[in-house]
Amino acid sequence: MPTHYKGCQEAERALSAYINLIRASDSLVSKASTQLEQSGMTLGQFAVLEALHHLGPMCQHTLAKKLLRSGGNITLVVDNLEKRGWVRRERQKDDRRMIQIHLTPKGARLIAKVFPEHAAAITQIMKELTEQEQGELRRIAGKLGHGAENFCLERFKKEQHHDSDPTK
Amino acid sequence: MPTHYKGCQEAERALSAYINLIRASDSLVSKASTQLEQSGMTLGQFAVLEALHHLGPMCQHTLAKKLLRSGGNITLVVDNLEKRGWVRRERQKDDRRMIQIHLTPKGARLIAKVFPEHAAAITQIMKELTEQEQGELRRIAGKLGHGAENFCLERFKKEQHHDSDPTK
DNA sequence: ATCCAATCGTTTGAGTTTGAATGATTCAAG
DNA sequence: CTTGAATCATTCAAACTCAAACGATTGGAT
Repeated sequence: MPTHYKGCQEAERALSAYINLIRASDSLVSKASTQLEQSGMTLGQFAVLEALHHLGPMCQHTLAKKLLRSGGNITLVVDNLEKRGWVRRERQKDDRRMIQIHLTPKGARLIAKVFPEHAAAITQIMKELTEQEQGELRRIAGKLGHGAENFCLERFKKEQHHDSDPTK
Repeated sequence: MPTHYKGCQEAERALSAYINLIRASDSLVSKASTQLEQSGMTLGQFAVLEALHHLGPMCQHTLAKKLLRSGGNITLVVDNLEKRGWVRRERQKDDRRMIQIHLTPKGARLIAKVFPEHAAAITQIMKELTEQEQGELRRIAGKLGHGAENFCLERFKKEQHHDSDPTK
């Protein structure tokens, strides 16, 4: 009965994939953070600005869900973005529990400039993989991140494909 | 000249893969941490114990390189492991700059128990993917993490395949 | 109308991580 | 032997993150 041997192979395959996945992710996050530093911006700050840029104003709770961060974390990141004058808080009138986060004109200009640069950097890094590999990685990692939708990209695609006056 | 359109497709593919990779990694790390909690152990602590378990005693600098963490971080993690009596520091005689980290018997028993449990949990989680997908993920993520070797697994394989007296 | 549970944002405390500064030790060049 | 560069561990401050506790607000049930 070769169950033990099979179990070994199975664990070995799973653990190798697991470890390589995490190391690749760490490596990419590190590179992405470094790249963003020169814009004077944190990865977390970038994520918030990018979500607002591509999806429009939204409340902090929505941001937390979309970015898979805790509520307390979003509060802090938005605090810092507000101090720098890149976003503003606006209490909703119909439900005063919520606070809509809006890009300021300054913040909008910034993310409009930084996003393409960052996207280009990521694209460049991913050139280590072939087109097919990128597609496979997207599919397989998507399966693992399961519920995780493409959040920021839905809009990005549209925006790019008919390139496209930004006035609504 | 369709370069612009091609550029869009290219960026879209790269960014999708990038985002899904990071989300999958976050999701897995989160699950792994939760699973380890019940052993009263941090993911960082587990990583150190596991490295010592499979690779033998080593100095902190080596640990830092293998685990892709800063030296200061390793100092802290080893401090905590030492407080719990799972490892001990031993100054090297030939080069007194280095400090070898050894598992204590207590620590060795612990990791010998926890590692298989953790490996089984990871294996279970990875069952969301087929064998082929796990293999592909391993290969592709390995390409991205580039220099990142399999560190902990080299020994693990041997140990499992001839199951195996641990003496020498 | 009033109470209760749910939702949302904030605050706080603890843990992790990094990078820079520091001190000890080693090694090689003079 | 002495000097100076390099290596290793430790310490410290700063930043990020989460979970839990809290206060404010809302909406539904009685």
